[in-house]
Amino acid sequence: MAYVNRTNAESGVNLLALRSHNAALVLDLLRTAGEGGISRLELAERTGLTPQAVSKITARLRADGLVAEAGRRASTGGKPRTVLRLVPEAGHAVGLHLDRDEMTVVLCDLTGAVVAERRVPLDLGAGADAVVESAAGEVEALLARAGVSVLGAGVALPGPLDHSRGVLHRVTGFPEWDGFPLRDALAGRLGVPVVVDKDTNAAALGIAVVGRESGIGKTGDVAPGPLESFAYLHLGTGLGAGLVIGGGVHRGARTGAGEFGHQVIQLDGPPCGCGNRGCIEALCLAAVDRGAVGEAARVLGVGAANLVGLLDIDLVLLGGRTVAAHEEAFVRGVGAVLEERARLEGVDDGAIPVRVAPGGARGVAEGAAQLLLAPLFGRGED
Amino acid sequence: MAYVNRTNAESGVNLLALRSHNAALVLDLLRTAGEGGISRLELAERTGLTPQAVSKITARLRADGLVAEAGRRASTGGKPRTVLRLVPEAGHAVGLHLDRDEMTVVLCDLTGAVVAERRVPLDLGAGADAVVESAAGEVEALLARAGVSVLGAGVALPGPLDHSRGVLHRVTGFPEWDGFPLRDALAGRLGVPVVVDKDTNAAALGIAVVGRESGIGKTGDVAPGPLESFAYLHLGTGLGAGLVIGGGVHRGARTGAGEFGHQVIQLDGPPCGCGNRGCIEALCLAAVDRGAVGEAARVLGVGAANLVGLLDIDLVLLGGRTVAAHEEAFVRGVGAVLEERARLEGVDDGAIPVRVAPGGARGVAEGAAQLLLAPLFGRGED
DNA sequence: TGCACTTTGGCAACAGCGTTGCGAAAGTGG
DNA sequence: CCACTTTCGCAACGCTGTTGCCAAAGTGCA
Repeated sequence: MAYVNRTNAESGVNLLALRSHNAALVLDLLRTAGEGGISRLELAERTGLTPQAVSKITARLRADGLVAEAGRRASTGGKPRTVLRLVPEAGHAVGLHLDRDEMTVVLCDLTGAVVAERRVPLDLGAGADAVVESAAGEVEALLARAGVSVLGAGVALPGPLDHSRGVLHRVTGFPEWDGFPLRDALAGRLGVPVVVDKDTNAAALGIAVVGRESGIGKTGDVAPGPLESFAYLHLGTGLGAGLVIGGGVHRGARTGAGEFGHQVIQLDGPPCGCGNRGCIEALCLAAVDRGAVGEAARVLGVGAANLVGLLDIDLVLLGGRTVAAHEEAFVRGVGAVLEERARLEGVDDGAIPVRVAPGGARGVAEGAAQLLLAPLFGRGED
Repeated sequence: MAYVNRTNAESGVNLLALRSHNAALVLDLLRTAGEGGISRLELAERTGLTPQAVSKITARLRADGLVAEAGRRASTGGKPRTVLRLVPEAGHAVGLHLDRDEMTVVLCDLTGAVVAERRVPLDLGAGADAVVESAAGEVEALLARAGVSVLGAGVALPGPLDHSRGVLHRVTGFPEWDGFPLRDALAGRLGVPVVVDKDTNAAALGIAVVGRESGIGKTGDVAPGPLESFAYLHLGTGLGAGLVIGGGVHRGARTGAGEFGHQVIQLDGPPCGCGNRGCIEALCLAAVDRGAVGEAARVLGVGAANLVGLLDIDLVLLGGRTVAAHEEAFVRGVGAVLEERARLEGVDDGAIPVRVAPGGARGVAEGAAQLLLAPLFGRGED
């Protein structure tokens, strides 16, 4: 269903926008329910709409082929509830992860599940045009084999960029990318809408939407379903963060939020590649280099504790190759710092949990696909 | 106009909610326009609604006494536009600032302007019941003199608390306040709705809504009107922050966001009263104590730069007694750090501006009143 | 087997939202 | 004085979610 465009300050809601919003909300609940499905009455309870309104909305969605009936629940003494389910094949999106040395392309269905995948070596230094051509070729090959058309393609890559305009600022170590209008270049080449974002934001979005993690509600209860707020900290060749606040990725005024690696946590500390001193990234990677993983985890933990204290989020997730190589040490070390901080502040409900991010190596590409899928479920740029 | 309550996950929008939203949006534009007013056609352009819809909405608002016609614009060749204006006297709210040694009570009209004020000494250590009684007495005296009824009272005070439940966690140095249900106690005593928040959040809300500051748009242009995103850093007897993201105060999952003073920026640094080491608050206040204001400003600047990098906000505002005593030194020192950081990161549009927060000593109380006024304009807990 | 009861969910009528078509009102300019 | 422009309200309309009602589809007891 077409989502209503929102220009600058136009936030008046007419009936069309209202319908889109409610339809997206219902679709989101259907998606979250997964294969188990959800009944009309449950949808009514969760949305606050009347059962009759839900019946009308789901009738439209069924007519559009996005939703189907799928069996019935057990009776509770009357007519059993009819279970509704999202039709996964009703839409697809491409997720493209351009890493420094590798390209991952995935094709995801409406539920976000990967239905096709391809991974090939990549040299980001080969130049923008060559990489765009190569990526477009891979995408087209994947689509041809799958035999489907797509809503569009999401692209995730390292380094600061302008999400709203789809223009790269720079890719560290590859100056030839400075200012490259990747979105328009790829959209022109593929002929479908393209959305560009940082790799950390894509990974965070994927986790926020698909949420293989258990959510933690406001009351402190562990609840299933999507996560409301968390930080995804990615430690690989560099250190960055994706922030999810209120169920959506926080990108900030100039879409540059998440500069976590260059948070200064040691005044006049050792110099960092960025020209500053005492950045978390420099301290953390130096500790890893000299084999002091515990110290690296402590440094990362101090940064995480700063972030948690500042934003009051629910959860910290760790990812990236360096974390993957020492999962237990990092989770334990970061967790210890958060527990100590919570103890000092006398927080009643205990420390914020720390876990390894789900998704693994494919998580960024899956999240990139969500850049196009998420808006269908009302999880776009609200 | 009654704003629709939102329970946990019920975010379905029905026609009543739609009407409330659009009415609040129009009211917000009228408030922002101030004494100059705004015409129906301008409202239509700004909201994206049709002129006829705006006419119907404003007709309802006029019937409710919230809006009035106020002259006409110059003609541009046809019938001149009728100017509409918010009626300030159509509603009032109380703002109560409980500081460690002083209580400030203000009565604000719909536009947020202070129409009555009272300031008296206060001893927070006198105990919760005595303070509530004293505060309620001051509020009642103010209301009796002004001869108006109010929408409710907003209360701002230092220290961490639970905004959603209106319960204090603790007030540093006054353990007898631990866990005190201030909202319910005061609401029961006054007989009007009460909302409780941290002093820094209240100050930030006041600035965000009334915005005597010039806003800075996404394009980098300086634009009038409310601010989209900024951090209010308050340096007094302690150090705290109020964060405004997307036009609203960010409180976080447990309404504890803004713990800025205890961000660690010096690993294994000097001990802080909180039990940790290297907190900004400890470093900054120690520097002030030994007369090194420049160093204090640099420390504050490093914290501010961390915050700006993490959240990508538009503006940093400084407030509090310590800042007020050395305004120029702090603005210059913090600004220098931000400029250096922006230069290192190669940000095109230059550094984030740093300014002294408007509002002065009364700012917190005014912001507290906005805890009740802002929801009328759609600036509540969206 | 039959009947009372419970629960689900669609049909139809309805109130209320913003939209569209149109005309009155209120200016400017020749 | 009249043609023209622009604003803005009235009336009809399409569409939203809501309400009242009833058929459908089960359970459970006699």
